[in-house]
Amino acid sequence: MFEMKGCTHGHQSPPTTSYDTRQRILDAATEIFAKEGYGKATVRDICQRANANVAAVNYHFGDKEKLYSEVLMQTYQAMLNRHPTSGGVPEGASPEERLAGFIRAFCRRIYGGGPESYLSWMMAREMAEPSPALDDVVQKMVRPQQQQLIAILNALLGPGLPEQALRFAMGSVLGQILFFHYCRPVVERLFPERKGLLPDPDQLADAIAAVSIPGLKALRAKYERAQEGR
Amino acid sequence: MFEMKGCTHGHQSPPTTSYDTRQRILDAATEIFAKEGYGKATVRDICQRANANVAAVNYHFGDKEKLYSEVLMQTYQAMLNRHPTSGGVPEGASPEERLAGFIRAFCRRIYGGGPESYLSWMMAREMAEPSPALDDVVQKMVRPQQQQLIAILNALLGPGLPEQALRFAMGSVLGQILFFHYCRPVVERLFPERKGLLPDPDQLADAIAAVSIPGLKALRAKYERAQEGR
Amino acid sequence: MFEMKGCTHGHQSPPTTSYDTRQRILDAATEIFAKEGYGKATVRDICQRANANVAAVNYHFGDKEKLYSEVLMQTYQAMLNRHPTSGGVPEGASPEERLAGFIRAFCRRIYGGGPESYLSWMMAREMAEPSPALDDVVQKMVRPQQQQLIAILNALLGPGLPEQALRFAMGSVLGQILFFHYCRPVVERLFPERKGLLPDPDQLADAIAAVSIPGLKALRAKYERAQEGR
Amino acid sequence: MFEMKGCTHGHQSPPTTSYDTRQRILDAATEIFAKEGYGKATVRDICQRANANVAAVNYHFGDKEKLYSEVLMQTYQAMLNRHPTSGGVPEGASPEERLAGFIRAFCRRIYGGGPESYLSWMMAREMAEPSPALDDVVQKMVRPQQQQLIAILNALLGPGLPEQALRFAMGSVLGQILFFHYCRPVVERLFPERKGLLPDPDQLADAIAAVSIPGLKALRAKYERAQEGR
DNA sequence: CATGAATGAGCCTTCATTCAT
DNA sequence: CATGAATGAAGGCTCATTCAT
Repeated sequence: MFEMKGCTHGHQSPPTTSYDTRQRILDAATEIFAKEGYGKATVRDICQRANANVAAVNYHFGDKEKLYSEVLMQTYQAMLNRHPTSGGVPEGASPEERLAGFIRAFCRRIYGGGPESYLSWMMAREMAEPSPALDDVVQKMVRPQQQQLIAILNALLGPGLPEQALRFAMGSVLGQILFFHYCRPVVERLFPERKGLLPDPDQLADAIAAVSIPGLKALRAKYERAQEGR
Repeated sequence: MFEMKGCTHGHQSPPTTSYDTRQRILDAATEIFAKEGYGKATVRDICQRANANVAAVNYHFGDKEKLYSEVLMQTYQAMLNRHPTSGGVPEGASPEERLAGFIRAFCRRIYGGGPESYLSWMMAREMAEPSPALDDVVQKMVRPQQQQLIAILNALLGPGLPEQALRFAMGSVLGQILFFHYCRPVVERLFPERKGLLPDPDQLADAIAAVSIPGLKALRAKYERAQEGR
Repeated sequence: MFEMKGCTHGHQSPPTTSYDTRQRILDAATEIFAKEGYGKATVRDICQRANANVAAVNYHFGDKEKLYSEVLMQTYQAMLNRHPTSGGVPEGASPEERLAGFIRAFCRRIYGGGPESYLSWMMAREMAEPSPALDDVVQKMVRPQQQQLIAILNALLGPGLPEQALRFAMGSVLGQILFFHYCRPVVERLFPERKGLLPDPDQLADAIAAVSIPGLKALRAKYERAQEGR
Repeated sequence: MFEMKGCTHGHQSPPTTSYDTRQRILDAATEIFAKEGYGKATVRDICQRANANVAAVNYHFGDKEKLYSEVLMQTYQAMLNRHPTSGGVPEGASPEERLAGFIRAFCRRIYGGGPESYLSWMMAREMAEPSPALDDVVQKMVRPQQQQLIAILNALLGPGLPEQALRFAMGSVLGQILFFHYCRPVVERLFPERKGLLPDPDQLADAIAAVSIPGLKALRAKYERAQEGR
């Protein structure tokens, strides 16, 4: 699925030959954790699908929980490798272009299909019931992207914005991107004719950019007026 | 907590004295389902907190799942009673005002604290792992609100918009509203200094309206240009 | 086997009708814990022998360990009820008679056969690997007997003896009593022709008394000489 | 720790370089078996402490049980080498002196601290739960000492004593010696202020000799009176 | 009507041991 | 020769549910 070099993440890290079983378990676990969630997933199912013994999880990862942590971290890492945050837009481009690129990259991760969907589901479950693994994921994986978004928004809106406004702006962009993913169960029930269909990532990204760029500028103007008015 | 008349949902409604026990179980279950999630919540814990027998859940509701359904429906109903969708804006007001009212009402439901937070948590879990109860909730509770939002958006943006654009617009508004709730675990870890703090509902609503009204108009303009260009 | 009234010892104490199963488990557990030891005994075996479900232990006692504690305490209590420490010697009797009575009662407990042997085995295992239950057993069950022995020894040897000498005297009596029980595995292998035979309790008691009464008086004399000599 | 030549007990003795590993395992096993007991000790822990592979126990000793047997035999042998039974008293000395020497040697073994304590703990566990290794230990190690004690007692008490009386006499001496070791868990709980303290070996030995020598003579007198009376 | 008791399926984990390299 | 990987059998425990009273 993706490279494993140097990704032993705790435990005693069996070095070489066990590569097979260990990786098979990791792959099976990714599927099952994504589909069933941490609580409902059983190590028995995982090992069965991986053609491994029940005790193999314990041997290679020490624990169901440690296995889950490794699955989550690796899956996130693999996704980042595939979809750089920039969205292919050069660093010197205008803030508007960079924001559009960020949005497009994010939408493609989530709505582009492919094995990244496993990650999306796992993260959605983390939102409902955070696991100990989330701390690491946020600090190592999410924070860099968030800082990049903040940088873009600063460039777009100017430096004078209060922190709260910046947080709101960040939430505005991310909320629009994530909605159709996190609320899919509701959306599917509201539009049963589109059940199983995901929004087209690029069209969605365009729409979000079209809303956000003028919308956020309007937000900035509102804050400026508020400050003057004081 | 709220009315029970005629809400027995199928199972045989124990008539008189057990009213107490039944309601106590319902209240306890609301708390525990919201806090632990359906899977991790145990009927023992619920019954213990309700000062009821272990078998009481099965006796009164037939099933852990049926109990959950009833909890979810009732909690949702209670929330709707408290927070009408209109947000207090009269029907004859301008589309802009009505949208702002809708957003404000929604934000207050979610970020206003109080017992509605139970519902918010349960719905968040439903997104990660939909239960059979979700079908009913969406059809009976969510759909009317969605239709109201669609009506407002139609009034705001004009009737010519393609369905897809309307869906994106709807998602834009709702995504911005929901982000800080559904992604709270990440947000709390990104801004640990604000841990436990919710965004102020009215300030957030103002910001979202400030972004959405001009932003969505820009989105409409974009679609119009696209249609002309064809 | 013995009364249970008011002996619920923690946990939620199922009150009345479950008397059957609960007691069956207790009896089965006594046998198996005595025969196999706490570690090797399995709740599955216990429940099977008690014709009860595997979960019954958890339901009635909460835990394998709590079950063990209760078994140990009850068995000890039952033994004390059967064999009062005095050995039938009236309180006003001479110290020599009272010591002989104490020794005889103790020997009968241990070497008299009958269901008390379960306790003896369990206590022997506690010596090799004390369980959390031992604290209670010692404080509530053993200490009163020890104090009675100390009182007898004080009466026999006079009050002037240093504490250390008193402890040695106590150990002398008890060690002689317990030897053939605690070292049975070795004794049986040294005298295979007597395998399975226990020493006759009364003969052993007479011998111990015959050694101890003059022996301890000699010990006192030695301590007196030592103190004078200083 | 001590010699190994010719002590391989059946299993194929790995010849040269593995000597280190084998001995390291033996040492580690001694500690862990003494501390945890046979049942709770795990080969993983033993191998880890010995810096050896998990499979090393099976490779070098064939079995967890065979490893234990070897540990027990070697530890016992090492103890005997350090503490000859005579206690330093010449063979020609009086029976009283020889008995006192025997008692003193035994007490020093048990209460003298040092690595012999490992053996003491293992033997105590053997009493509670004899292992197959005990047969050999008794025949090869314990019996010679017992015979020496019997010889001393015969010399002290005269040859006319019935076997039963001799056994009681033997038990009297050994029981007094062993009590504070085998019942340490109870003694520690009865005298918590002395927790962790062992009786001084020489003082204890003096006290036991002071009790036993006159006491056993009194026992002989009693038996003589009984025989005359018949 | 409501309860305490009982059930059995199933979960994660641990352990001694064996296998293939 | 020695090792890391893999095995399968249990073991304790939890849980939703059902059954007699």
